[in-house]
Amino acid sequence: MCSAVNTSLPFSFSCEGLANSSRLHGGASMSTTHRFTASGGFRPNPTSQPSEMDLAWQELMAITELQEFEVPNEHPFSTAPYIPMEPMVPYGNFGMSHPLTEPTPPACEASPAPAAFEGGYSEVMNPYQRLNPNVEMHHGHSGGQAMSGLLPNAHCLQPSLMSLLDHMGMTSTNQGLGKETVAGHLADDMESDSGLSLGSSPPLASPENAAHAVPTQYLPPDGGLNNYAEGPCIGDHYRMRASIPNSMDYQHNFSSYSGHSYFPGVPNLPTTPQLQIPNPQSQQQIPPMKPLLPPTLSDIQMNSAGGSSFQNSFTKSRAGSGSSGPYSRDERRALALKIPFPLEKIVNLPVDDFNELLSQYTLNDTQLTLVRDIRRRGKNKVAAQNCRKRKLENIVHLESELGQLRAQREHLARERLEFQQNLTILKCRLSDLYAKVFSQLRDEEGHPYSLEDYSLQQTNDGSVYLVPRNAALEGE
DNA sequence: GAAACATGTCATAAT
DNA sequence: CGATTATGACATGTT
Repeated sequence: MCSAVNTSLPFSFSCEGLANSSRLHGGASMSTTHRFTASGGFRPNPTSQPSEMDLAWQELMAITELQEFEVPNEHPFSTAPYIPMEPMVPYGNFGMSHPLTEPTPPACEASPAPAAFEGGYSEVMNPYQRLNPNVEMHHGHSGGQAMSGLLPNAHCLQPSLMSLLDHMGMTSTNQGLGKETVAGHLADDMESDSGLSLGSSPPLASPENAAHAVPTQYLPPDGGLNNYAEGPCIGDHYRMRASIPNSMDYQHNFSSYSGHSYFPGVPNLPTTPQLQIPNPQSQQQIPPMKPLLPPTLSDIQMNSAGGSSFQNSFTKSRAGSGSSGPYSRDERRALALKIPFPLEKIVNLPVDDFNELLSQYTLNDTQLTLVRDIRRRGKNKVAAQNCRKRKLENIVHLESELGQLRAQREHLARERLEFQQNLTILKCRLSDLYAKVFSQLRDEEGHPYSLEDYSLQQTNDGSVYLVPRNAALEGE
């Protein structure tokens, strides 16, 4: 990079920063011998303001250190994952930790530096373009004027270089946490639907017809189930209430039929909207744990308005949604077949207890088939309810996540803009400081270096050289 | 009457 | 292997 340098002696600025890796070397082209000595061959003009120079140099060194941050990542915004895990330091935190004693010049426009950095910061024109982080960006080109023109408000901010460095260090750290993918995904707004199926299809034979069919229609396809032993275990009829599996969070096991149950002993759950529906059986008050035998469907039918009028009443009183009225299809079927135990038990009892319950009664094949179908449908109904509830909750959760991701994206965008602004300020400041340092340089004969003839270049180790422009061009 | 919605049911796969 | 559960698809009723 500094091929044009044939002489490099560290300056002896009384600057602590100089003791570090950054050293400023007087440099000359191959053909030009500008040898600078540490003792004074190349030192600030003693007639100038030394303290100002020192401070300027301090800031310059700080910025040259900053360049090391930029080197590894040529595309700090386009490729680096960018996850801020904590709020970015506000702008105001960039206050001068090393206040300049200099009369703060208009940071860019007053600087003579542009001649030494011509073209250096053209990439800043578009903050989303490649921000050339290489050291070369500071050398041999002029960017100060462009900078000041591009960023008219940049000079209004005088960030502390050190704090800014800290800040950028933090930001740099935050860049590596893999959020780029999130941002990429955020480009898509995740507008997918719920997946709920509301489609229709050609009508199929409705099983509802079976409800009004004669019991013989329930002949089991397997020719009928086996005989169950007729040993009534009355005491077991209600014992399963406490042992019914309740593994499903959304499950309201007893709501399916309890709200409009044949059996008022079943507690009506408040979640059942059908509670408000007139229930012809609601007047029955049977202690849930008392009866030797649960009221049978036949009993219900006997206690109801009775017979066909009873069925007519409930078939027309299904004011609720769907088939969740006072009497469901299966309830009517069970009623028609005189199933001697409640549907709640049919559905909710564990299989062993269910079989035991069946064993207590002598049921024909039609009844057995219906009971098993009722059990299957009842369980599936609960499963469907749970499934739908889960689906809705997933939708809610995903929407919530989407909102959080959008908020995060906005936050990242703000931080990115802030970072770019800070970077721009830094570059502007760097340009200014370079110009200030450059203006102080004198050769061995005490002559100032012409900004038109020399530029500053820095090596990877932080050393800064004066490089003749023609040599710099040749180096490229 | 159409659309949206809710619920039950079936078929099927998974557990 | 049967019972249970999960879920998509469909049917049906309600708003």
